[in-house]
Amino acid sequence: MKLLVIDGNSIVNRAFYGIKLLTTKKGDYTNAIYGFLNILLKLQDNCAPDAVAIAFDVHAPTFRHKMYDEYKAGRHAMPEELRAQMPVLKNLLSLLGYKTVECEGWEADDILGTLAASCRKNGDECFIATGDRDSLQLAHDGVKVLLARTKMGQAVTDVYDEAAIMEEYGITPQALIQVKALQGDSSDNIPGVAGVGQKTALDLIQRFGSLDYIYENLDEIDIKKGVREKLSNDKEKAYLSLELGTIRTDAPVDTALQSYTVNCESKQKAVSEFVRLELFSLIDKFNLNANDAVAVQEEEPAELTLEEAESAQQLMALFDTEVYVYPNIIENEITDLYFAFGERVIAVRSYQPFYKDFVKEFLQSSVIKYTYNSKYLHRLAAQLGVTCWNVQGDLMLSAYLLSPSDSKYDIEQLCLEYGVSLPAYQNELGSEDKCVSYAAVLAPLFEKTNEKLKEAEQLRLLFDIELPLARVLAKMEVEGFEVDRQGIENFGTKLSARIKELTAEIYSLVGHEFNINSPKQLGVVLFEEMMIPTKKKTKSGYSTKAEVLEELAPDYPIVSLILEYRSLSKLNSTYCEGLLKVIAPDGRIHTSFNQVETRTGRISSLEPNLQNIPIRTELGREMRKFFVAGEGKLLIDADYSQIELRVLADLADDEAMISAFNNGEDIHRTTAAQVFNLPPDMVTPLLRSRAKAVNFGIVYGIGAFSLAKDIGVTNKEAKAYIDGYLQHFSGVASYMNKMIETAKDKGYSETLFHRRRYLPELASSNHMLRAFGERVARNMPIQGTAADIIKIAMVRVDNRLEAENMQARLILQVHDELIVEAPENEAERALQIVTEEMENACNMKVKLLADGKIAKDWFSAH
DNA sequence: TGACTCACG
DNA sequence: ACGTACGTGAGTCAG
Repeated sequence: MKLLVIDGNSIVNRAFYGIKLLTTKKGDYTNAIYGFLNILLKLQDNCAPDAVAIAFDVHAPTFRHKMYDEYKAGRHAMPEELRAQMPVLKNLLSLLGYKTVECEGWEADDILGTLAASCRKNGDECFIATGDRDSLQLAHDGVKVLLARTKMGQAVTDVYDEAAIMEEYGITPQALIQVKALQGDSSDNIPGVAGVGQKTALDLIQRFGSLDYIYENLDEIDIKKGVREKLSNDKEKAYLSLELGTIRTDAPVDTALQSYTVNCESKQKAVSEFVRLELFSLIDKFNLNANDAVAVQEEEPAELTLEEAESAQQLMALFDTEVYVYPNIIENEITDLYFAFGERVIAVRSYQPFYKDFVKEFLQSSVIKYTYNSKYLHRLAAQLGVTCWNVQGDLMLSAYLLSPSDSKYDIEQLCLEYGVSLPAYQNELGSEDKCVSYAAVLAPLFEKTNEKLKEAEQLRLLFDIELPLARVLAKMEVEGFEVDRQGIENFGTKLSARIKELTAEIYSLVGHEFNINSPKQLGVVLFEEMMIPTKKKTKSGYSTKAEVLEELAPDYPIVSLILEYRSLSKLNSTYCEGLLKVIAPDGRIHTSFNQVETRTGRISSLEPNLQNIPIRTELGREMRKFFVAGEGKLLIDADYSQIELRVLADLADDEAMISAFNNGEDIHRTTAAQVFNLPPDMVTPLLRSRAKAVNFGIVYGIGAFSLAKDIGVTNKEAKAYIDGYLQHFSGVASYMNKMIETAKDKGYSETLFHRRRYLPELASSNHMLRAFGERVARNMPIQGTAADIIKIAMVRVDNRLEAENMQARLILQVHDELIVEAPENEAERALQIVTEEMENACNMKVKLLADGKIAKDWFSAH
């Protein structure tokens, strides 16, 4: 048999750019559809196949938005005019009886490769039609590549078999992969060897055949010194490129040729579609009869009501290229989806029998989704084992970026804020339903927020950071973190036993029972009954916090007991009991990440909070032994070294600090040397730790009083430290002043990526409030930029793991730390990916450093 | 529900 | 004269 395999994306691109924009009277674009179908007919004429398979990518247009395209001049993204035609074309192909092949996580390339390989195995003949030269590597006995290209403005098709490639390149088709591995390809993100271009790469492979041969004999072979050096420097990249550039032949697609025979069973519908698209000439060319159209034209699905909808397919027929969808979320799960089609809103509910089928199809479809709280759509997809594509708007994220200090972002509030009137809506069943109204106002709200985001230069923040991050967070939540339940239970039992002992001792010292957990009762016991001198008071009584008690501990044994009791009961109730309560049936803990909580741009973790698991005390740290990798897996833990100080050095453009970091100096030691005016090797541990506190203080918007309290020196000394610091790091000093001025001027401070925080406090007449505003103005750009950077790293790590088809998954972020869980055999690679993406997430004057470790549990990996 | 305390970066 | 470092979430008590 003879199979024609078409690289759908590549051919449709040629069609789109080769033909001027055609539209129907209604304004729908049709040029790519028209061009594609003409090319398809021509290909069939040329090679007379028995079967035709049309392969498409399913990843390219994800997370792109038309606003985003505008801002990036749409270089890589698919233009909106083409994107809109894709679903229409695919639908038409299926009406015409063609089978399209898409495979999540696999490129169209890989599908071509898989089908070609299968033909070779079975002795079938295969033609591959594409516009992409990379596919030439597939040419083989019985496999010919039909390469479409444009020559002097004319579309021509060159036929490549093995001999033709030999003639043109002087090497076999398979060796082309080796050339590309050396040469690289920036448009495919294949690094190659730096400094080696096509000429050198081709020459090397013509002479030596393969990377393996070249690297095994690197010292002996006859090449220029410079080339040898370049090859030696980038060996790893070359092999990675080889892997990335090799078209795979094991995509999980149907390889039975019978599946791809063309038979048009819905001629009427096909004709109607051609009529609708005003592509009349194609009706004849596909041997269809124009009269067939009449019968089905009446069948307009647009009036379908919910009661009539009985299947996923029927519902899917309602969708055009984009839709506004409001998910109703109850108890952390989507219960209903409300779709707004212009004036109409349709609710699809989780109890409807076809819900799952429909949701699966909808999420995976090319329909562009504008939504609210997209994380839940992604979670739903992850739970169903599919990917939710084409989410191009999340009103909650937009609203957060525009005003991160708000406590919530519900639709009613947004309507008030942006002057959109919320209609009283009735749903399909005639009852009142708030969500119907919410879905209906998504479109006007997006219009307002998009405009504002553009003004604030926050489009990149939205489309490159927050929107893709929502999907990453969803996957992390669904993935969860495995814990050792038995271990936690045992630890809790030990703690309880000791707590019981302590309780008894405390009661006997006091002489009666009382509630040690009550600060009020404890205050009375300590400071009235036992006459311990009080150091500090709170609004409602005596302060009993650890800081106060620690001062008293050396003189009063009972205070030490209280401190121990406190720390143990915190561990027991918050961590042992708290965590045991939230272990899911799969033995893992699934936290929720809140992406719209913090004023600085950090994410927070709740139910449970996995971002505050103990580490600072030896005993508390034990908790981390119970956070483990699953069976056969390992944890990869990587954390940024001093990210906030490095960000500060960069933002402040402080030469001394930048060079300290770039020379690999111990920053706290260097700071100490500067502040105390000593040579670095004279810095004692005490002085270093004081300098460390100064560094922290600087980031937080320091005051001498607090620094003095923190490190136990006099107010005067603390002030001298700060002055010394600012004198030596003069860039930081002037930056801090400038930050406050700019913030006062503009009313907000912002990060490197234009994340804003509005600071009305700066205009306050209250001294305290104003001082607070000034500290925040200094801190937010630092903390916020660091938050932006790790978010970028997360998105990229996730992308890399997907692109390399790995099983490794991000499972946790703790502000400057990422944790990945990976099968044992992937751990080293995952570590490399994580540290690489963390360090390269942002190009600054100061290098970013990430330290990573691999272990079975969190205690050992950190 | 707010205040207090304490776990993390 | 004022009060005293940035950002979070959770458990507990007591009104």
